[in-house]
Amino acid sequence: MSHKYLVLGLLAEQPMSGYDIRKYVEDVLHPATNASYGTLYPVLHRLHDEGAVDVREVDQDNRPSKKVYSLTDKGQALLDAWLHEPPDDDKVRREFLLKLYFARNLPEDELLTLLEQRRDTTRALLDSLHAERDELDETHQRWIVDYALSLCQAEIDWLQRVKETL
Amino acid sequence: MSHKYLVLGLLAEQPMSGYDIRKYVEDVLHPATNASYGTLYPVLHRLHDEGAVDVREVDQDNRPSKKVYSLTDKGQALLDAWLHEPPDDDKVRREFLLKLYFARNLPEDELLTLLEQRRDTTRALLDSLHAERDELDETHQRWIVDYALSLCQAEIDWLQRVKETL
DNA sequence: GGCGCCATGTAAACCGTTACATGATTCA
DNA sequence: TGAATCATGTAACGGTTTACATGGCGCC
Repeated sequence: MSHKYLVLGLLAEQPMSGYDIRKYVEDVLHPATNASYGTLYPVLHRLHDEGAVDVREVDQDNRPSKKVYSLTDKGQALLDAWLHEPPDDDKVRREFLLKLYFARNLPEDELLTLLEQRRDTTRALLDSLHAERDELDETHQRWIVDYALSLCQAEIDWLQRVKETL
Repeated sequence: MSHKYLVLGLLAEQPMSGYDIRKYVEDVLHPATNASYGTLYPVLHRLHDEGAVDVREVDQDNRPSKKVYSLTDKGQALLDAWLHEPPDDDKVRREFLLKLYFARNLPEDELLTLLEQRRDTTRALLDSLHAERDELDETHQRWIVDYALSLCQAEIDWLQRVKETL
């Protein structure tokens, strides 16, 4: 249950449904992590069994009813304990980097294409992050976007330098 | 078998044992991916069943004998096909970023400690990457280290900016 | 003597995505 | 009419780490 603290952390902010959590992760937390419904719903169920969250079923007009989860004291204590532990190392899987490394003996024009395609997709991501940033009003949400923005820019600069070594 | 192409790509360079592969990933490819023995050995076995690699048992003096794997034509073809496909998106899990986000309401001195600890570990990583880089003589190996170096530097700069918003 | 490296492997447990199943509403 | 969004969930499959099991050699 490795998305346990992701869920607990979000519920500490405000009560949410599984669907809401998924959207929030997609919209705001994507530079930090990713989590699909298939993970999120079971995590919520197990957290409920543990007594870390409460559920309340809420009917809505013209919409399916939703289950709104909120933190219990136990859940808050669990979150606080986690917050005071040193963070785990980042885990990454960068297929592009691996492919570039193994592609080194391909003809130069193919390598160039690989680099340019990466630059284009990274620029597109950079643009969408800029757009995202403009919509944010809270400092700590900016921290996250700014992190992603910095890494994107660093990668674009690096791609240019790699291209120059060809 | 998602480490299939990692193994195939390394064996295209030179024949290697499972142990060698693990070390190479740890030493050189760590910015791109990670793979433990528990994944690598089964992948080699399945690749052998598929006919993508050959094995040769090599006795050594004062050492356990090793199984040296090499690419077959089929394995090379598999690798070439993969190389011409567009790369998958990077997958990341950044616990620190998540923790920072959820820690935003902690007392300022605790937040500062979190940021400073991160800066210290990132600087340590930066230093070891610099040392690593000095030992490398091949351009494409430098690409990988330089990538990691750029991202580390970008993160350190970002950490400084975050600190200034407190 | 103990630690760490070389070297191979398995098993259990856990994690995680994808696809599937359902169904109402809104908007083009 | 068809697609997207809201909303919950399960099942199958596959991936991954961790711990365990084994054992010799070299170094401090």
